[in-house]
Amino acid sequence: MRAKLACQQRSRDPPKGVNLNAHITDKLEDLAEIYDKVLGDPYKAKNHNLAANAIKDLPFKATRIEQLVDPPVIPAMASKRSTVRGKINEILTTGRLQKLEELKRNDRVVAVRELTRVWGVGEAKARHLFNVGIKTVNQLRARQMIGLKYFDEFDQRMPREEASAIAGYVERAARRACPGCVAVAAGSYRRGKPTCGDLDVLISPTREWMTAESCGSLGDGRGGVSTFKDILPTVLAELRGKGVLTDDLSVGKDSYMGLARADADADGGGGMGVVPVEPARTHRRIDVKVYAPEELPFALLYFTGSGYFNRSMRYWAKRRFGLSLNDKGIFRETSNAASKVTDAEIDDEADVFEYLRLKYVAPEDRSV
DNA sequence: GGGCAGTACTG
DNA sequence: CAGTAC
DNA sequence: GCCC
Repeated sequence: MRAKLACQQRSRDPPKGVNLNAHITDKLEDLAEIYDKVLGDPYKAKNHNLAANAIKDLPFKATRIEQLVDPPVIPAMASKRSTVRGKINEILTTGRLQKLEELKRNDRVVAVRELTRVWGVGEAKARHLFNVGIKTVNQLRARQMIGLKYFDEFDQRMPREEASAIAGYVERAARRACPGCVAVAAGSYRRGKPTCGDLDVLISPTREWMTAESCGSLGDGRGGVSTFKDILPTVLAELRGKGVLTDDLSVGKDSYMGLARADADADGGGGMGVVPVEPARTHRRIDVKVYAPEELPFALLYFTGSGYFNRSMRYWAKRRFGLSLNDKGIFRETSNAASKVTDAEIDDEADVFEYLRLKYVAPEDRSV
């Protein structure tokens, strides 16, 4: 009964001829690859490949589905309900495969497919890369080169004065883009640490600005951008122009990660006299994020940390109230934006503590 | 509806 | 343990 | 996606 086992067969005689049916098999293989590497369905992929491989070996060019089913190239093809057979039929009759074309039009599919070609990058990692804005191998390469280029600089912490200087640039750019907005440095800086590993700057317009934004120009009519989504790009453009931002790691709709350097003319502290020595400051990791005013208290809490402090607070919220806390608000269900809790008036961090029946803890005391 | 090969390495 | 490669 |  082992006679039919593939491991008991000799490979076919014509070891391999030319594939006369590339018009069919190319599409099937493309689809299989997408099923496997993008959609996480290796068995579906396997079956498409099975059909493709069988068809490749045919000694003639197929033009009608009958040629493939009367003695079926693979057993499944004998069935009228075989979906692979349906797909092949579509290719034969229309010359196209809609399902495939549709998938190939999808951004995520294209990106994940390209990224998984890198050794060590599988479906999960590729999906993650896509989620952080890395869609091509070149973007991945660029990021890694930045990681290596600044390897030594990245594990130096910056004095808080330097963090303050960089944050000052961001704040001035933000104020120009969005008059009246707040721009605060969170993270360990806000916790009052003497040195910081990186810098998180949160930008948030005022409620007034949010309602006035649709009017296009406000106040004196200069400066200011027209809509919320223009804030981040405008701020980034100015910071790049000033040479404050030197490299981008990821640039999203309202979240930026990159490298910043306090301006060279601010002098590295060499003192007076000679010292024309290149004062170029160390490159620092910086994140800039834009939040709507009602989200700011949550974002501040989240990005001020510490990580441990956050986890303990979220743990309490969940255990005591069954609530989920993130950088945008309090939710009844994790990762369900629609379940946002709106009954409380949360204007600042203290309100969040109060809502959760916790005593307020000042930023300087959150380095637990 | 569950199985579809099994193992080794990495972090 | 999840993810990846083979 | 196919097979039991």
